[in-house]
Amino acid sequence: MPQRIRALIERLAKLSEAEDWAEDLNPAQMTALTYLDRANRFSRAPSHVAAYSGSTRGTVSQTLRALERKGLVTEFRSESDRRSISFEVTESGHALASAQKMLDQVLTALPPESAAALELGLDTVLRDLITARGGKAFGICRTCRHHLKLGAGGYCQLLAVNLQPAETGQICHEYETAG
Amino acid sequence: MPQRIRALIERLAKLSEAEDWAEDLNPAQMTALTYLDRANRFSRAPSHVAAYSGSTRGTVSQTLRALERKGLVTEFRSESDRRSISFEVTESGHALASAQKMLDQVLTALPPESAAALELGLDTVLRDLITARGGKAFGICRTCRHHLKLGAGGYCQLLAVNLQPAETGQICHEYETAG
DNA sequence: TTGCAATAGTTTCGAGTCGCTACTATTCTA
DNA sequence: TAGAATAGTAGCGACTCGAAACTATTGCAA
Repeated sequence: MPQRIRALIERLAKLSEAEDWAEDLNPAQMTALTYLDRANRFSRAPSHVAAYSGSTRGTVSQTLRALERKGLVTEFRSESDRRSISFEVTESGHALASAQKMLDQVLTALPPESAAALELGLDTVLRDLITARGGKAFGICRTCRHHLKLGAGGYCQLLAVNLQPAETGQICHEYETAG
Repeated sequence: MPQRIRALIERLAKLSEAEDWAEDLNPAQMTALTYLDRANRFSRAPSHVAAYSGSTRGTVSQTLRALERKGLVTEFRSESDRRSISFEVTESGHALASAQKMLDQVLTALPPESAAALELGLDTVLRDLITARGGKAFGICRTCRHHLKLGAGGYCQLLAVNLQPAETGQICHEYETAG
């Protein structure tokens, strides 16, 4: 049973990634782009992309350069730490990242409760797997243990910054489960 | 919501495939090996592996040669059609194919009803996606429209052959949904 | 303060993958 | 029986990925 589920996951992923080529992006580039599109401003450095995608800084460096060449992301060097770089997704990058794929259509056609169950199940499995391997989880800001609700927006106790409402729904590399 | 589910699937697959390297196999080789390990005797040709894994015959040819070099599969040329080749998984190949991965452990730890829901959901999504793309589904023999129950084993109306009990639980490349 | 370690990112290189095209061999078909 | 179709292989070229070495910057500790 678990092996069948694993086979299903791997096959689905492969089929889904096969579509990336249609956009002139390889799967690694598409993963980086969609990640950057959903990550908050503290989580858009090459090393964060590397940690998220389970790759290395060197490889990600090439991937991001390709995305920049194609005008999908823009590089911003930090003022405070001149070693670090943050990437912004451009308008055309955002359009590509949020383009609907065939898998999305199929998922949308699913009964809502099935889709919800699927998402919950997969999310649980992913977090368990990451915990077992000792990696970073990369969760949604507002569900993090360091998050405080503050009016419409929020406050991060770890980074000691105020958060815009929209930011609290983005991915953060510092995420830790509330439990 | 669908995009999040897709991201979960792709991330899980990548994490899972990262483990393949530990066995000295790349993901493509592992996919081919586990497929061959679960496929019935009519479904173990290079072209079947190619269709299953969404690759090409040429690429799969290389993959299978690598598996044979490592002693995980053995080649058998057909008597009836001298163009075709069928691959058998060796004992060590079977051991590798059925080795438990971390993802399997995590899945096993899941409440049974959650696991069942997950499998059902993923299976539905995969079949829908394959249908939308016009590919072959590759399902379990005994649930196929051409399958007839016959005593302990079965009978395939398409290939006109009797089936051993164990065979009816294997993957067939001729599979078609009963509905 | 100064020097060493740690961190962020890049570059280069080599092994390996993948798909495409062209090819052989065999079987089907009209 | 000739030509089309099918099964598989070979070789090439583009590309990917990760490892190791490198630069630049920052943190830390004596």
